Amino acid sequence: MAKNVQLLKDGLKNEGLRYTSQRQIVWDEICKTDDHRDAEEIYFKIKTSGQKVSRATVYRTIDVLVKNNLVRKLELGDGRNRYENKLDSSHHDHIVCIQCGRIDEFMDENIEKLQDEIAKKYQFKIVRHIHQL
Amino acid sequence: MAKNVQLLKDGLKNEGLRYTSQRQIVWDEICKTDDHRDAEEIYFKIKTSGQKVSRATVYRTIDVLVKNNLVRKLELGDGRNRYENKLDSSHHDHIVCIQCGRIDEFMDENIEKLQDEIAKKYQFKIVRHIHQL
DNA sequence: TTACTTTTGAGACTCATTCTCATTAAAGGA
DNA sequence: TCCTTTAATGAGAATGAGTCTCAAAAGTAA
Repeated sequence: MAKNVQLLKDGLKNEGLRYTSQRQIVWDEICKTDDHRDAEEIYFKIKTSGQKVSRATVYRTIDVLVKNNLVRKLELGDGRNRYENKLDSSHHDHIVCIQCGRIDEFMDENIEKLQDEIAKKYQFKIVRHIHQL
Repeated sequence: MAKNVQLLKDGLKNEGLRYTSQRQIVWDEICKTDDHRDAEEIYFKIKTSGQKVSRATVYRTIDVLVKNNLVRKLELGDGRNRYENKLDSSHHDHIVCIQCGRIDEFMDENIEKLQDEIAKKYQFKIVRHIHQL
């Protein structure tokens, strides 16, 4: 846990941002599980736990964490972004059931390689990608 | 053009839906280009051409077309869905520039193959997928 | 502690999309 | 062709995720 505090402090300092209790609360909440939750779920979890962080601050903080590489944003195309902590920074893709919403993680070397090739061909740099199967 | 009329009529009949002028207008508009446009663009294009189809009907008709496999829905995760006609039904993926929004199409046999393998492994059936690079 | 600047909270706002419900119009049968 | 039934449409209200505003609160450096 102390490690997570330091990670956040360092990340914020790098960007010239301030360390605040609200940011810590949001980051703690995101670290609590390895689920893929949306901002609203995270907000309500914090709210019902009795801690006070406004909705706007939750959204703003998540953005900060995403920009600082502490959190991964999943854009599944259903109008709600999901977030997961990057504590175990292993790279992976997601496979999503469009019926029940279940999200599994997977990782395939070959797909990664092919992706790089395609990106090169089209002169894109990959900064983000989703496989939605 | 007459071919597109028949395609629509058949598709609707299959689902027990009625053939209406509004649905024809929307389908025609989507067939006019191979662009990846959002519902609002399609709605305004129809509107400024002097034809009268309400926004609700444009949205509803696009859904009908997607369900009937005449139109492909692209969920890019930016809060606006894009649509393209499936007249040339060749399968392809999309590579999207997150800076300028440019969308290119590509197709890679190997990625397709890997995808199928992964889906099998996780007992998913692929009905939809996005590569966002 | 002061002085300065960033962050926060509450709620208004945006924007894409969906819903409501009264009105209109297909489609099949008499 | 004219009815009758039932689906489709239009106009605008409603929704829902996310963003913005701005006054008040709280970090930070000196």
